[in-house]
Amino acid sequence: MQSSEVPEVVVLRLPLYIRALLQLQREGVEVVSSQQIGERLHMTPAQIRKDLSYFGKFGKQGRGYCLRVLLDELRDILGLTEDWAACLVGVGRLGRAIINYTGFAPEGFTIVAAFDSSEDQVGNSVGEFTVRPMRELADVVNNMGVSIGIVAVPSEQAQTVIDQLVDNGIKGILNYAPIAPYVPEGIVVRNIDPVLSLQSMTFYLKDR
Amino acid sequence: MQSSEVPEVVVLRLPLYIRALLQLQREGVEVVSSQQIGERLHMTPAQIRKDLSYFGKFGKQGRGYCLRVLLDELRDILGLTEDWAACLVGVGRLGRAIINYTGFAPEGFTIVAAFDSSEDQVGNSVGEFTVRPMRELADVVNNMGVSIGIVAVPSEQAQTVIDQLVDNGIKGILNYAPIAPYVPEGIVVRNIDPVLSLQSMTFYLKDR
DNA sequence: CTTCACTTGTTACACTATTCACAATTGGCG
DNA sequence: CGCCAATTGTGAATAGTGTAACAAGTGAAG
Repeated sequence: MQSSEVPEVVVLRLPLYIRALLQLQREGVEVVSSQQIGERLHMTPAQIRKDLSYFGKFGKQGRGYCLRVLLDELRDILGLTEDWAACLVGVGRLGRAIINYTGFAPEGFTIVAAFDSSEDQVGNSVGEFTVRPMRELADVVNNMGVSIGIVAVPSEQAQTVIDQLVDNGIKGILNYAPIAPYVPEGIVVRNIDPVLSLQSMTFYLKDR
Repeated sequence: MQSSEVPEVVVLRLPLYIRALLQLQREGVEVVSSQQIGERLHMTPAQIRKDLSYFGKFGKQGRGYCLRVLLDELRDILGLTEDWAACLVGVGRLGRAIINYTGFAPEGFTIVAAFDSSEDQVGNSVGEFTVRPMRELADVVNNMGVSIGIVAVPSEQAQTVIDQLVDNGIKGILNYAPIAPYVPEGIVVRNIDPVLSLQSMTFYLKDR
């Protein structure tokens, strides 16, 4: 179960499997086949079985997987049995929308503090938070067990903010700024960039 | 220059190249090498040259690429010389945040109408828009040249909304709902799903 | 005019990812 | 109990992606 041996594409798909299983669970399904999961996600059953095989044997031949067991296993593999604390940097329009987003908490991701690098914002109230100055980052990381930083600052400041987060012990970054961030080995970055998505989409839309 | 022969991964990277070029342009660079672009994006120069070679020869040996020319070529390849009209479906919290997001317009993506499937929302004002009922979709698609639909409805309604969009002639979908949408051949989907990103991130954060 | 440092476009290769195909089981049914 | 349809886990085959390496060409300097 060594991270380094599991291809990243596989890890990226595991949350999808969890989603599909939750959906099936709500429908009352208790035993599920790779075929059924594949239908939900528009993937081949073979890929699902292959992916799961990196982590162990969870199914029964001729029968499929016990939904509950597989769900628990996947959650455990991904570390989703524990709760994760995140801090937000940047309380502009985007940052505020992220704070008010209700999709994180039910999945075990909680924003516990909001920062901004502009002194103008520091001290202001945003949602239930009082905006803190960047210099309090170390405090928050150490005392509130924060391991994820959510970056919602303008692109010019994004790399600097990311450097600060990393220097203060943040291990994972969810970056909403439209840049290609540099991070040292061992730090995980995920970029959320709808413009990039649209720009690659139009390639397929033009000329018709 | 046939779409079908260019790998999708390559298309997905082209917008990154545009980003890097714009950045370099702002710094006054006029001639650029694959090396330089690679440094900005943390990619190998070979990959960039290989990607570009799917579309033609844009550089000069010994010298590099004329930034202006390469930028124009890339924009042309991706269809970013024209403006794109999009409609939003779902004016809840997330939908409102998307309407107020200022990052789309400068890149040539304009939201021209807002819909909601709930009658409660229809007629309300959101930003500069009056929320329309879904039955007006066809009108808007045909009369306003809309080819992109942005989906920001609860996950239970997302597939239905996507089906409606497709039935009414929408060719590309930017989906913010946490589902794996089904679309017929020829329709392009891009999913924006921060929770999925976080859930795959924690695999690398746990156990340390 | 020659040399040299540089950089492209491309071919060959190495690596990664997906799909196929099948032996091994499973559990239900007659 | 024995058969059958279903389904897993996996090794082998195929397909796809990324990297390395180099011939060919460029322009600047002397």
